Amino acid sequence: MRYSNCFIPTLRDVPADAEVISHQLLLRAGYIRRVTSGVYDYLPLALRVLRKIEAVIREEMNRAGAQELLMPMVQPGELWEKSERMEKYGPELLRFTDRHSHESCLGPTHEEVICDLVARELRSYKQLPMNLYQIQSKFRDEIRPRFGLMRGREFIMKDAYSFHADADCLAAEYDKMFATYQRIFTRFGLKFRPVEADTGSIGGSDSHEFHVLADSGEDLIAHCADCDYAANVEKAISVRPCISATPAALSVVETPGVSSVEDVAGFLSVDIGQLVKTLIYRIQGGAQDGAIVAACVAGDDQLQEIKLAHVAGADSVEMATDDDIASIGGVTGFVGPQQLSVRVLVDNRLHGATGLIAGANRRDAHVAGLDFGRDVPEAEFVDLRETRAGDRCSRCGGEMQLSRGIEVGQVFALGKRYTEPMEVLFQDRQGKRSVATMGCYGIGVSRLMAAIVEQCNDEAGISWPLALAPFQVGLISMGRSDAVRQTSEAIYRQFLEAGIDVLWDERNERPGVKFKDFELIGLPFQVVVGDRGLKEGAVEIGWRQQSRSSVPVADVVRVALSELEQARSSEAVN
RNA sequence: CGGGGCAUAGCGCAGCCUGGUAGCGCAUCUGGUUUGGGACCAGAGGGUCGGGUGUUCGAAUCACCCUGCCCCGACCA
Repeated sequence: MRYSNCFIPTLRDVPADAEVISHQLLLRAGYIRRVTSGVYDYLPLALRVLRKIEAVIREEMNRAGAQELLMPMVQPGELWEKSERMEKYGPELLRFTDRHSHESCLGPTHEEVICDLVARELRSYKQLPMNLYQIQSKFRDEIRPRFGLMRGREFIMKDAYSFHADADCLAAEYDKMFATYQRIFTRFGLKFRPVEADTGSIGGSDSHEFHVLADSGEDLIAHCADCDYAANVEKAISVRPCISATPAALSVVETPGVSSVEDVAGFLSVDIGQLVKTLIYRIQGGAQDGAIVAACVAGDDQLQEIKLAHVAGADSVEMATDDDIASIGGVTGFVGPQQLSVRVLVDNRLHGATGLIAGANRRDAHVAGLDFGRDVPEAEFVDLRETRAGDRCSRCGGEMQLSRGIEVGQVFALGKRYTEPMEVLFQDRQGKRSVATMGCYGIGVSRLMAAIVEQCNDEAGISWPLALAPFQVGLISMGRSDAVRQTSEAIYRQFLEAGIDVLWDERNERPGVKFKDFELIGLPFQVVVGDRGLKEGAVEIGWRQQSRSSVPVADVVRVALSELEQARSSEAVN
């Protein structure tokens, strides 16, 4: 492309409302523009990058035996009624009614539609397994879109769905997809990590997320320094000894006006880990919808609400109100686990601990010498605490560390969560009707583009991996002499003939402007044609942000191509 | 939805406290000089000061309401 024909609206200043680097650079370099909250235009440069990302994903998915199809964005409400997600999915599902009063929604994901399709066509086990995928726009009415492409409401996703005759076959496909994802993210040159994950609103049993490591990431992941255990903190299990004091009889201590764990520990001069935090929650969804539960963790731990929701059989939990707390025999600020009229779930770390301090369920008082086994016999021990840096690994005893990550992919072994209600049935080898087993596998394509920018940037702008850059070569004409113009054009044509994406900057701009723009938008390789070099019959070539070398005009394209080829093969990991 | 902040030209900002008819840098357009790392000179265009109501002789400025955006929390690719 000739630069003067391109729509590349670059900005010198950083837009004030862009917080993270990927958002700033994609805006500044003319890749994206906001249309409305969480919804963006992908400008020509962005589309070029997206197409290249998609090409890699397609290649790997196809290699793994998956087939591409395309499903609609508009989906009928009845499908969601059938899977029982019409209610469960909540306000994130954008619903609307058409002129015939049919309930419809914009697809946030496609389990319903694909199950409906497969259920209609699937007859025999001989048709299985099968893995179908698409790359398509999704819409989720996020509570708080932010960070540009990192959390949009409309975004591009690659979503794959596999169907199987049995659990073993699903397990094999899950492993294959896991390996495929490793290959994909490796090909993008990313520092990433697969971690065990919660299944969230999608449901199912096993799940792994793929996180690109970045400080701007919204997720916290825990990983062992010594073994390969890694998990989202929503799920990570780790070990830390409990601080327990010498056993003692249960006694009441007056703690006037002192209620937070920090204050109580200070007031009584004890380690904060010796206290018990008793948190009261109201359950949402599930069989116990609306019920209240008590959850206890050590004073120096944080409760992980997602874990609580799971053990309580809930979709989610929310902090109880003061009235709720009073209704079960507690006193806000002084709640303790004893004699509450609800289920008491206690974190495993407190199992066997003695001499603990907890609220007394009476204003201005705590109890000391608490021993769950003796004083709260109905307590159920479960994993509730959030992993902290420095915990011991639950597998090998190594040290746990925390990192921030951007979730760019997730794989799920769904089992029959959708195929059962959606009636995805087939005749098995014995001639019996059987429910198919399912897996699903997503990659956030537009988010991935942002995640790559988070990892690939410097002072000057974006530094795309060669394989993803919108143009691999930036050809800069310096000066307006006929010699420069003609030589540039000849080189430009040769690159085009060689099938190289080249952006030729033939604008009547000063060199500085051209260099800055190319570095901002992130073109990896530069070819510079100027009168100074042409006097010696040479032009300069070189990688972005590195020094350039002179090459005779006649050899430029050949040398450049071989440099590009070399870089390509060292970048590619097969 | 709860908590915090912001809204003035395409982008970045000043002006507001102490009301008096809107300004700076960059970008854009015209002419000229420049052309090896975001040029210079001269001129020009572009703003219902987010919207509404009120106070006032007079509101970007003061008051109230609304809307939008950004950040922190719950959600997720």
